[in-house]
Amino acid sequence: MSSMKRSEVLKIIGQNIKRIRLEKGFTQVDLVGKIETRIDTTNISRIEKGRTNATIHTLYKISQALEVPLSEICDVYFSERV
Amino acid sequence: MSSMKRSEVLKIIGQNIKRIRLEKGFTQVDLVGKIETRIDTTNISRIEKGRTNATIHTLYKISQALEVPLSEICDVYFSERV
DNA sequence: TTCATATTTGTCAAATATGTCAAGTATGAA
DNA sequence: TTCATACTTGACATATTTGACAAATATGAA
Repeated sequence: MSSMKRSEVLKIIGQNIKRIRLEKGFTQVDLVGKIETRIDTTNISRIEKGRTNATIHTLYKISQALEVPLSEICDVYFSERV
Repeated sequence: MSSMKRSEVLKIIGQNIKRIRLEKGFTQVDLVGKIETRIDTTNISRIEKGRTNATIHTLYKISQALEVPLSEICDVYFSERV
């Protein structure tokens, strides 16, 4: 199990979120609307682009809006073994 | 899929880390020694106790030291359905 | 008890995540 | 083309994580 750089981890997390979001047919605005506590498209965009090292609670809120387990967003296991 | 409070999410993440760490027979000091980039027992303790909302990269580093997938640490799915 | 090890907690400074707003870019429809 | 929608990016202020260190608190062994 080799370690990835921070930027690689963030990029994969972001790709996971964007992929799931598009699969479900949601826009970023849709997500914001589904999340109880505050979050906005600026932050979602930054996370999807891997520009920010999100906190686990922010990712949890996104996972709730996407209706998937948090662990699915955090799946970087196989990617890191490539 | 009901939402959990921030404090609940953090608590479960912390419990996951501590449980895996003890299962593997590691001390917090062991973890620090296994992580390439800097981290210390102060932060690990705070995360295990659910006192801090860790960033995903910090959790990734911990998962590497624990030799488990990041998604295993982030497994709050079943917990939240209780 | 003493001693060693492990963990927790407090404080501090530095770095950075987040929310907000504005502006810019991209895409497609009419 | 214009227009609407969606996304990105920059700047800023605020809040919080993180790393560092010290001190306090377990915990168990001898």
